[in-house]
Amino acid sequence: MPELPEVEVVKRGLSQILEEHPIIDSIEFKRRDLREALPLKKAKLLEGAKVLSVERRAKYLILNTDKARILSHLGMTGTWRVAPRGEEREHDHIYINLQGGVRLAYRDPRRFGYFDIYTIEKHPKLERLGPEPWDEDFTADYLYQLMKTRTSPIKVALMDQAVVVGVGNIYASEALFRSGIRPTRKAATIKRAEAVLLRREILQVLEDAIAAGGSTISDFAQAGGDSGYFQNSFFVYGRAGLMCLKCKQNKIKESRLGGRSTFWCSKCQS
DNA sequence: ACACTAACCTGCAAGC
DNA sequence: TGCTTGCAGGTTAGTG
Repeated sequence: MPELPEVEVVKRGLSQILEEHPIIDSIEFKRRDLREALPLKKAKLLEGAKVLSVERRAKYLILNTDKARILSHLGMTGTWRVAPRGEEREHDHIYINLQGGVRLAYRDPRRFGYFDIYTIEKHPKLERLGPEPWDEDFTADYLYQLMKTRTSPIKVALMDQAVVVGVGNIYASEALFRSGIRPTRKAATIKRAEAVLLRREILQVLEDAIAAGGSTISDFAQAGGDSGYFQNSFFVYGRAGLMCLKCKQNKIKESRLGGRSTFWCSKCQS
């Protein structure tokens, strides 16, 4: 579910709630671990803490409080929702009980998500991330030079969070379609002009998706419970065998790259 | 150093 | 109908 746009949408939802209810009463863990152990002992640090801001870095959410920070990653099926105190659903693993009778509930059926509480400036998980798509460092030339060093398919390279953060399996296919670049191309064959186009289309597709509230395939929901609707704007993702919406002459192809389903139009992308 | 695969988990859909 | 298989938005340890 959650690539950069979905995480950004959740961030904005949480931010709004936490402005109204900034004080954490308590944190409850319903189990000991997701993919990794949950910080059971550190929860006490946050009792009575005031949430100062909510940030997104790559696909991670960061809640800054006056006592410690929270780092949250949604994995494949993670969601944060605003719920009344006392409401429990299957696969709820974490509750952040806020003063004022509401709680933030973290639900994650597959438990690929991550949650930690920390007091150092920068969490180790954030160390090896590339630039945000809108960073001034993420230039076409940076992308071009970096791609020249890669032997993997361009789509696999785009999904490498050390190259640029936030692009996952859906938006990699969509950005390459919009750029007219075949996902199977070796990254090193990308021309400078293509890098210019690709950088622009990455930003554009992410912006479009954020504006649409993200993409809801099955699990994703915004913090307030609404679905995103960018899935209605996919050109290629999940459209294998269907007619290309651009050229209207060719069926969308599907193959596997780096173990992930990949979609493209062999007429519109070369 | 880089590139690729398997593994982590649950749920659902397709195929037999 | 019921069982088996494969696949799903991500990340990372292990292997070559």
